[in-house]
Amino acid sequence: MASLTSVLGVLDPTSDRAVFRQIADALREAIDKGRFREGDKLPSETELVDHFGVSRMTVRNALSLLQQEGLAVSEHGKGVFVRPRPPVRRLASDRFARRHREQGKAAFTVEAEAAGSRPEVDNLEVKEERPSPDISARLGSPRKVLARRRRYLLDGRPVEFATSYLPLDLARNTPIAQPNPGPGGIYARLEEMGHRLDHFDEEIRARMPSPAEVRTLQLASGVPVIHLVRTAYDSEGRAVEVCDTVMAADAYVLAYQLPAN
Amino acid sequence: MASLTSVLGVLDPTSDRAVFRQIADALREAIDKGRFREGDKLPSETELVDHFGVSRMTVRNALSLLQQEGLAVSEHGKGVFVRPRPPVRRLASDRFARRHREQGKAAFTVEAEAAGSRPEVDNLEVKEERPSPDISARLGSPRKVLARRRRYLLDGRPVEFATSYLPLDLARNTPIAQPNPGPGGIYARLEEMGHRLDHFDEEIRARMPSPAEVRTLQLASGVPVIHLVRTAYDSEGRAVEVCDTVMAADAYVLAYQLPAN
DNA sequence: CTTACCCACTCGTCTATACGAGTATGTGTC
DNA sequence: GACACATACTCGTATAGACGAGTGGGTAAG
Repeated sequence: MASLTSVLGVLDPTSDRAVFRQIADALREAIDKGRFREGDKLPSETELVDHFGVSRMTVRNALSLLQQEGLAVSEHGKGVFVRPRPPVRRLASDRFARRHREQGKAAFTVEAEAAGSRPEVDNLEVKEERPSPDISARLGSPRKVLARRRRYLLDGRPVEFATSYLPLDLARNTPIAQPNPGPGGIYARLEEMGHRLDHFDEEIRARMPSPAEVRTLQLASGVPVIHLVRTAYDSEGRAVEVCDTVMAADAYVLAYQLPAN
Repeated sequence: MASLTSVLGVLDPTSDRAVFRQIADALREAIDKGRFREGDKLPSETELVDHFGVSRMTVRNALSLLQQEGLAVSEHGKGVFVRPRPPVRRLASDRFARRHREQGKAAFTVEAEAAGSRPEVDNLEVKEERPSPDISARLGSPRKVLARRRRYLLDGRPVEFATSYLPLDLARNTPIAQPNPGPGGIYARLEEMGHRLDHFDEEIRARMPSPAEVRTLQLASGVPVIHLVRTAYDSEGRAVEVCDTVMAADAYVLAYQLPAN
């Protein structure tokens, strides 16, 4: 193995840049240049302490920076590693096209298997609730809603969890209120019930996860979430469903097509 | 002012949860409950040290957690504050409709003024470059491209910076190569030049910013960026422009409309 | 050969201390 | 009143040390 000096260089004592930032810079540059690759173990804290001649807290400060940037992850007892970039799931803009719905299988499953991953859905929960003000407003202020929660995993890794809300008067005592709503999902059922779907509105935000979201999605530090709220409208202009989705940002790329006129 | 105990509670020494996490939990809960509001100053490190009876590093560790979550920002010499949530700019899915282009003013300016903000564009740079492999592939592998860079600010705050790439054979010696391409922007010029725009593809990712992006967008810690890559196609199916945009995630919500069929 | 244990190495948590640098406020001088 | 300055507060950076807890490998016992 090459000496640490050749990989990381040395500190510049004349610089007014904080020492821990210089160390972070050195590591970041080494990663960028491919001297450490995805999944590689970075030098241990002790090695960095010895190499740079600083205290351990200073080294930890530097490593913490890299983790906040999403460049590294630490594993207790093992080391600090260059964060591997997992395969991303691409959500195409035609993903709710009727033709996909009509073939009957759950979109998530079909697509995951096509990509060679093992899909899984868990944490299923279906219950009646009083809607939050935001959800209520989007659905036209129903008194109660049916909430369907679930979490999606690829190869055992949680990537997204979502809650669908439907006005209760529309969903009660229908297959939609069942844990498994049947082939094509709730959109297929809605259409069968006479609510021909017209279009979807989607709102996208990105932010850092709450502690609960970190747990549910098993997020490494330095990984944001994409928060997507989709509203489905039927051909009469009624909002028939709101789907609130939180996705691990490192697992997704969203694709949309916009008309030019 | 109420005693700190009534606002933050006390530590549970029997808990196996790390002390700094308990402190972070207490502060987070107080913020959630509105005991501290946006822009409010949190208790100083010294006050927290005295209140919880721990060392300063432990308190700083807790505050650092809140900053990583995007809940708080520290200001040197002043204190740590609940992060104010700035007004968000909403990007509607019809933002590239021809009718908007035809009225002649820059979309960013019109929209910002309508929202009561002071818009600004700076860091203008127009130059010819060799495209990166990614950009090159999207544009059909031109040897060189025209790159137009600019940064957008609202009320003096940077919110986004973007680079447009156009095949050089298409843009050279046209108004598009001028710093100010004229009313309606480069899309209006492209249409005048016979490239009737057909549609746009957008790809969206979210991630933590690089150090350079933190500087350019003056991002607080705990604020991710939204990375949007838009490709514009003319009616002959040719990719005529790629726009690479990095946005401060706390300043944006993106809206899209999807057809149901 | 397998199992159990020990040990070395990793990162996690916490203490105590020191000095520096940015900010705000008061105070005294002019 | 205006200004310079001292001061006390804030967070930023860094040191040195201690113990805990998770991991993995080697060694000794069975």
